[in-house]
Parts: sequence; C-alpha cells; structure tokens
Amino acid sequence: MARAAPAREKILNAAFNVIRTKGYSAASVDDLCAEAGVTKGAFFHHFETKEALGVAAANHWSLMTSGFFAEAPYHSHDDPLERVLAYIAFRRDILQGELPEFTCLVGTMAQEVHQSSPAIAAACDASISGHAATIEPYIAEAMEQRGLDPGGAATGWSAASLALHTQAVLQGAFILAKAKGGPAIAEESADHLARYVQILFANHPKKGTQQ
Amino acid sequence: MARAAPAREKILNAAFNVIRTKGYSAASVDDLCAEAGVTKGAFFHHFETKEALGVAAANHWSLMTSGFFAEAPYHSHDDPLERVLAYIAFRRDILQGELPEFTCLVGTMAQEVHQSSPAIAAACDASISGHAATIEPYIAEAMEQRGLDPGGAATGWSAASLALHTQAVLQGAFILAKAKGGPAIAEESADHLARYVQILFANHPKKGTQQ
DNA sequence: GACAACATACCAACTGGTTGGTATTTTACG
DNA sequence: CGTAAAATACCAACCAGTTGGTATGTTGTC
Repeated sequence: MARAAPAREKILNAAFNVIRTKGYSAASVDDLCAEAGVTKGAFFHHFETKEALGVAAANHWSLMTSGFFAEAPYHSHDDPLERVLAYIAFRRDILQGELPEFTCLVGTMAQEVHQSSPAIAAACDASISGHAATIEPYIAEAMEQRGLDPGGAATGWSAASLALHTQAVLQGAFILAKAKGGPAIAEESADHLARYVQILFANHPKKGTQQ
Repeated sequence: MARAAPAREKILNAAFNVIRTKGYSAASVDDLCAEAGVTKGAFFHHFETKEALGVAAANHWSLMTSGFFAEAPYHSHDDPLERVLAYIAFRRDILQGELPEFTCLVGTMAQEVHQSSPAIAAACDASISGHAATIEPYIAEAMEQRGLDPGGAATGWSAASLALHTQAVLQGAFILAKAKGGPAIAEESADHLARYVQILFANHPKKGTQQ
C-alpha cells in the first residue's frame, strides 16, 4: 500500500509555483526538487523525464482547477446567461496577489513547448479546452433560451467558439499583465469580455419571461 | 562607414525564429549563433549578455513590426471605425503558415521572463503598448465621431483600454493556437473581437452623414 | 524478504560567458 | 593625400558551473 506518495504531490505543487514563476524551460529539475524539498532520486522515481513531469503537471492542473471552479459560486444562478457573466466576473475577481499566483500554468507551458513537446502541448490543450467545455453548455443554454442563432458559417459563431474565446481573452490578459507587471489591464480585458457577452445577448431577451 | 554590421542583424533575425520556436529560455546562445551563422565571440561582441540580446530583440521587433504595420492597407479607410475593423481583419488574415512565423516574439518572451528579467519584460511591454498606441487614435476618433462616451469609471472603458484589449485577444489567440497546433481558433477569436468592436459602435451611427 | 519510496553520488553534455587574438575599418593629423 | 593609431568586427578555444539523467544504494512497510 503506497504511503500515498507525498513526494509526487509535493513535486507537482512545486511545479505549479516554479513553472509559473520562471517558465517551463528555465525551471530546472534541481529547482523543482529544491522547492518540493525532495531529492533528484525521488523526482526521477516518480517521473521518467522532465517532459513527463510537464505532462503530469498539466493533468494535475486540470484536476485542481476543475475542482476549484466546480466549487465556485457562479453555477448557482438560474439564468444561464447570468452564469456565464458571473463566471467572467469570477475570473476577474480572482486576479489577486502576485502574478505567479493567478496566472495559468498550462497557458505558460503551451507557449514554450508547443514546438518541442507535443505531449505537453496536448495536455495543455486538454486542460484549456476541458475548462472551456464546462461553460460551453451555459452559453449554449443561454443561446437556446433566447433564440440566438448566429449560424456556424464564416461570419457566425457557436457556443464552443465563444467558450474558447473567453479562454483566449483570459490567456492574453495574463500576458499583458506579465508584461506590465500587474493585473490591472487583465481586469480591463475581463470587463471587455463581459461587455461583449452582454451585448451579444442584449437584443435577445429571455423567452417566456419579461425583460 | 560601418559595413552595416551584418552579424548583429543576423543574430537579431535568428533570435526572432529561434525564440518564437523554442522560447527564450530554451534558446541557447549556441542555438542563436548556429542559426545566425556566427560564432559565440561575435555574439558577445554585440551583446553583453543573453538578456541584453533579449532586450535588443524586443526593440528590434518593435522596429520591424511598426514598419510592417505602417505599410499595411488598413490605414487608408476614411472612416476611423473602418480602419479599426480593417486592422482586426488584417491581423486575422496574417495568421498564415507555421506557428513560429505568425506568433508574437514579445508576447512569448514576456510570458517567460516577467519575473526573472524586468528589462526584457519592460521592452516587451513597450513593444505591445507601442503597437496598441497606433490604433488607439483610430478608436478615439471613431468614438468622438459617433458620440460614444463610455466613461472612464468602473464599468466604463476608453480608447486606450480597448486598444490594449485587442492585443490581449490576439496574444491569447496565439496561446490557444499553440496549444492546438494551428491558427484555426485564433481566427475565430479575431472574429469575436471584430464582432465586439462592431456591436460596440452599432447603436452609434456616424454623425453628420446618413447610414 | 520483497518491493515501493526515497536518498546519495555521480556523469557526459551543455550552459552563459571569457580569453587572447586577428582582420578590417574608421579616424587623426601632417 | 597618405599613413599611423585606434576602434570595431569577428573568431576558435576554453572555462566553471549547471543541465537532465543514471547507477547504486538505504529505508520503511506489508
């Protein structure tokens, strides 16, 4: 019976901090071990290569964030559009503290390794797309409820595309925040995103009820 | 009259390719020299440190892109709003070829070094903000021409904030494109951005003319 | 005593950076 | 103008430290 392998968990958590601070490439195995308080032997016992740690970190990130967002309050609204807007407001509200604390691990890693490690890139994509998939049904529900049919053609869009767009905006907001050294513009971008979603549905009042 | 120092230029151009492909940290000085076809001696003759090269590359990127965008066709429209929309369409249209060819050097670097190299981060910010500043007057002009005054308060926005938001969307689109291995979603995000700007001005027809 | 979980010690390759030097320009000045 | 001096541009070899990774332990638990 494995003693629940605390070292593995410690390394994974250390990876969150170190990689979000220095990036994946600059985060050496020694850095990760030092931050985790384990030796290199433990590291390579749990992860075959540094790349495998990258994949595992992305997957662990998916797990942690999905739990975090599942418990967030924005799910409780009756109106699906309200849920979407509350989600964006929530994402805006958690832009607190230092940059490595609120920025996205998988966005950072995808940026760096997209050409050199398809495995990590795929895990990052799965994390981002998986998270987008949790708000896509809210968007779809809001669209259906309000009779909004933008069509899937060239100029059209879909719930899936809007859901991914929210992630693109947030990822881009992180980059601007990093370049500028603070979350201020990230908040403004989140506001623009919220405004976009609001206006998209503005001329399509809820069916079956007033307003 | 200096023979135009071809080595420096070659290193800078190599930095564009190598850093956009592997990232800043993973791009070793040897990599850059090999790509540029120069020796390490030449590298450290022109750049005091690798970090100095990073700063110089960001500045050179600003120079190259400002020239590139200055010659782009979107400036020619009479209507400032048309110029903004044509700019976004232009950004969408140049999402061609392999990822390292159309992604943004300074966005990539800012992501990696924001905590470890304030100098590079500042140069990246200058590049992004400087580029945003070139479309901000078009937005401001369109706002004034159409009597759009969103106010600068909590829920309001400004030409500057919208200009930076366009850059955030594009930077985020690059990350999604990298995660997914192709420019398809980036195009969709650019479409969402264009739609946002369109709807923002939709209820504010041009003053002094029909339509 | 078997096996997973860790630790210690080590390695070849590579890291950013330096060295001493040469070839080519540019400048100072008579 | 010519030419000596001073920069500049560039190179090959080298350096100490770090890199990801390995080989060989030791330890605790069923």
